[in-house]
Amino acid sequence: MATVSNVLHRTAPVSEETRRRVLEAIEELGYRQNEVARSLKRRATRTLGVVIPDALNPFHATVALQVERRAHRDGFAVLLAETENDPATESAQVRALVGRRVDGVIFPAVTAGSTIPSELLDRGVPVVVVSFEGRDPRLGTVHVDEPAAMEAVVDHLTGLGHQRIAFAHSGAHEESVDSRPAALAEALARRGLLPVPVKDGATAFCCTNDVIAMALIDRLECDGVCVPADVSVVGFDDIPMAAHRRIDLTTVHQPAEEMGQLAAEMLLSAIAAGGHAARRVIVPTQLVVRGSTGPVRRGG
Amino acid sequence: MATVSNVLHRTAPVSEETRRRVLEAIEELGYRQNEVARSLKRRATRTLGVVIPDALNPFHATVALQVERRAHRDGFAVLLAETENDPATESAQVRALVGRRVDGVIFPAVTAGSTIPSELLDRGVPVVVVSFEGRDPRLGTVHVDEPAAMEAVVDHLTGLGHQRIAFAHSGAHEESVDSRPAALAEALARRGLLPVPVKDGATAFCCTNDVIAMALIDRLECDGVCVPADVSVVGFDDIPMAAHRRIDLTTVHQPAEEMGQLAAEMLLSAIAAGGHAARRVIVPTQLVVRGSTGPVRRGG
DNA sequence: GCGATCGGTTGAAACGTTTCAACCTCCACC
DNA sequence: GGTGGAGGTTGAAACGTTTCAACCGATCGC
Repeated sequence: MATVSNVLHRTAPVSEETRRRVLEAIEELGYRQNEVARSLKRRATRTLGVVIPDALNPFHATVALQVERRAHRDGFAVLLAETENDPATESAQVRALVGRRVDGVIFPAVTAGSTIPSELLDRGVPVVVVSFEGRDPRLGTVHVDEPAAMEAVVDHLTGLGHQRIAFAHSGAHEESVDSRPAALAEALARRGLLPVPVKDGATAFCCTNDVIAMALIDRLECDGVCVPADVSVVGFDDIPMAAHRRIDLTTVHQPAEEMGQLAAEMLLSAIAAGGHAARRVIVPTQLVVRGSTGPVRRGG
Repeated sequence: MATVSNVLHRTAPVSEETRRRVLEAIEELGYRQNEVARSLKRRATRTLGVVIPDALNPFHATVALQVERRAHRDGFAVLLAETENDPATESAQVRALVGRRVDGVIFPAVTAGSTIPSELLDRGVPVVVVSFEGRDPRLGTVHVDEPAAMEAVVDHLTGLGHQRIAFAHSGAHEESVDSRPAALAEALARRGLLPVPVKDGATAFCCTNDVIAMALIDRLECDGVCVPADVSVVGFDDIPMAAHRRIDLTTVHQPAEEMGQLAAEMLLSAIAAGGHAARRVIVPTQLVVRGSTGPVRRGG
């Protein structure tokens, strides 16, 4: 019945009497709109895809969470797709999202060298990527100024006397984190320094993210190396655990909540406007100095 | 065209020649099946809902992750719904899932006293809940033996000489965690003990989960109370961080991965069979003794 | 008092699939 | 040589909405 569509969406005036009767019937029958029929007709699913490499990383989880909240407020649902940091899985997941006709997609991170976003963009699906800079101009991006962040990190470390600084990778191939070693190297170069290999007597480690940093601290201390007495460690993200007294990790704060919300907002307004989210937003980071960094050890 | 449906789903024989031509055309046009039309016709969406109170809790995140992986293997997608531990939001989210006609729903936890699952069950949607025991017989459940776990905890603590044991709640109203204080009280009662209020000179704390336990340790140590020298703390879940040397949390291990996979499997097979997932599975826990518990302090 | 407008209601087409029945051709069988 | 399938193809109905156009009666401006 056309009338019930009208009462549900206020798309045309309907008399008070009819409205009441319709609502009554709905209540009585336990009727629930069939969103899939609606989606088919409207050619819009009010669904966002979130393609996440690893939901266990609190930074990614936070972004996903915020996206979900923001989306929910606008009546959008969120389809969660895990890639396990594997390009083949990522590709399969994106294909599945296309098949399900999501209205937009957010990538909190992307496997290295991925061409996935343009595949979506070509199909007219707006895409926002978080925490790295995409190349496609149709891409919306929310990211931080990594060179500036690394500059601050190096500033802090050299101020403590460190000269032998290494970058600690994760094994995963996320494009986002892959730009960090380069940013570090540049910041070092500006002071005439070179990054040292991990196993080569570094006195300080820059890590790809906080999870890696904590794992590193754990491993170092298992080997009897003290942090920060023997070596300093700095993370990236500032996940809640980093502030714990026992961890007390010096790290680069990324405003994960804001980034997630912002990404969702960009995507939703692009969808509403029927175009791409071609905007680049850079959010500020802040170096949070805690107890995992300290002055370089004499003769270290 | 009916034929292309046949070539895509092998639902009827089709000649090699036609098959080739169809696949060629699909490739050429970049055709992607419209899953929403398919869902409408089939009256099945191949979509699972995961209703999660708080994606930042690693236990929940892990369960959700495993469900996603398992579901993906069977061509199912996962709709993520966050409840923020708020019954109203939970209810809204469930309504949204019903509207989207998910084929099944998993609750890694539920707000206290929720009647949501039966609302779904009445509509014929199979539901599996994780980590607590539901009352509705149509509900599938995957949970641990909390009384036994608490028994082990109390055993451990009393073995160390603790008599004044308190339970540390989270503020959240998850039904799952709400059964733990009772389980603790029972285990204590069996030894003629009563739980003591938190602020009343307890020498050991049982926490609702590891996140709370870590926060508690943090707060205690800010106040100059040493763990485990002054008080002992035990968690629940055994999230990865609990094993970190600097945290070193004694806790009850729940096999989160297995629980997530199991829940997904139960749900998927119920969907395939067209019925409810009316099975109850209890998975074993294990007390992992680490450094956050120690002998009670003389005169403590 | 007549056409235009407005509030309200309704039938029907369309969205992109699946599936059923119909059909067509060819072959084997008795 | 008709009968009965099997292999293969196709038209059309259905899934549950939205939306457009049509319609109907009443009010309004002139």
